[in-house]
Amino acid sequence: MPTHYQGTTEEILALDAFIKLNRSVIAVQGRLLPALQREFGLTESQIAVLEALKHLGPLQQGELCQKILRSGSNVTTVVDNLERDGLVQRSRDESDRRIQVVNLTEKGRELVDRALPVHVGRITDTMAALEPEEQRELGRLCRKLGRAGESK
Amino acid sequence: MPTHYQGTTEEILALDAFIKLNRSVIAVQGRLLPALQREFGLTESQIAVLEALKHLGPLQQGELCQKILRSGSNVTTVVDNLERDGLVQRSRDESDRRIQVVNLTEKGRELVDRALPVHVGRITDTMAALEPEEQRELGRLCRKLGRAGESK
DNA sequence: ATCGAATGTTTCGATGTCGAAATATATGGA
DNA sequence: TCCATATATTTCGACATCGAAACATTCGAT
Repeated sequence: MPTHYQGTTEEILALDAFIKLNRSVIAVQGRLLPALQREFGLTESQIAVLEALKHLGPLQQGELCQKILRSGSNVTTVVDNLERDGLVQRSRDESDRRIQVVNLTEKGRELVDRALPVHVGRITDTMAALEPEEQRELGRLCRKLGRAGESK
Repeated sequence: MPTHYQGTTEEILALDAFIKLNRSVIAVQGRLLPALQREFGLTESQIAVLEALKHLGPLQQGELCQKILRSGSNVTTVVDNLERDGLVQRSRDESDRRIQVVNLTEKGRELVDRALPVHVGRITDTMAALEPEEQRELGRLCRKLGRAGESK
């Protein structure tokens, strides 16, 4: 699994870490998402929205963008599909009619209450490949990397 | 940026690391991919294919699946678009006509030769948020995590 | 009070992504 | 030789994803 790329030592080190970072996410999600789809009919984005609503209550779509780190147009699509499936409900904010407030339906709440513990259990099992101290260190490094150039 | 999820200590630790891992990839790619698209008109999958062909020579589509970690149907789509843009060329293997061999065109080689150094430079800059020793450790942890349950 | 700028959302067109089914070809055994 | 099975790719339908443009609404300055 070498890098193949001819470059400086610095570039090879960076590229190697970058590739392993990306592959680890693909590998981990590849183990989680098919099960989530099969058992609960949910995609990654869908459970992210449902989880945010469960823990934070009704949210504006713009707030959902922040939470799930996706574009506005994407949130429109994901919420469209959740609404079609009866898991969430949109309502216009009365004091500012530009705003769509998204909330869980009873069906949505029931589903996320069932799915989330199972999903978190699988995440925990997967992450258990690393010792607790390694998980902490991975978290620290990822946080540092993600934060860098955040203000841009 | 806490987890909100109510669970065991083990679950909270795992979920926290998992979330930071995912977010770091989104953040890093969010800095790299718009520039790649703007300057060279390439997506992540497209440059992954071009890079594999540059370093490994002509490949069967099935081999490309392995290299870029995507499904067969996805590789068909990505190669379709690259072929339409004149960057790669397909040819049937004469001894086994099921196989499509994909190769760079001159235009494709010229583009990847131009784009790759710039892209790798940006990756290097981004990863420079971590010290060299931290990059090595991140690589080690991601590799360990990605490898777990690999055989399955 | 009005109008232009700002803000929140949707639409549109393109690409990526998957799994299942369909298609094309090859291979091995009867 | 012929056919069942295996392998490589494509097709299909669904969802995700983005950025730009359109749309709706609010807000501020005049």
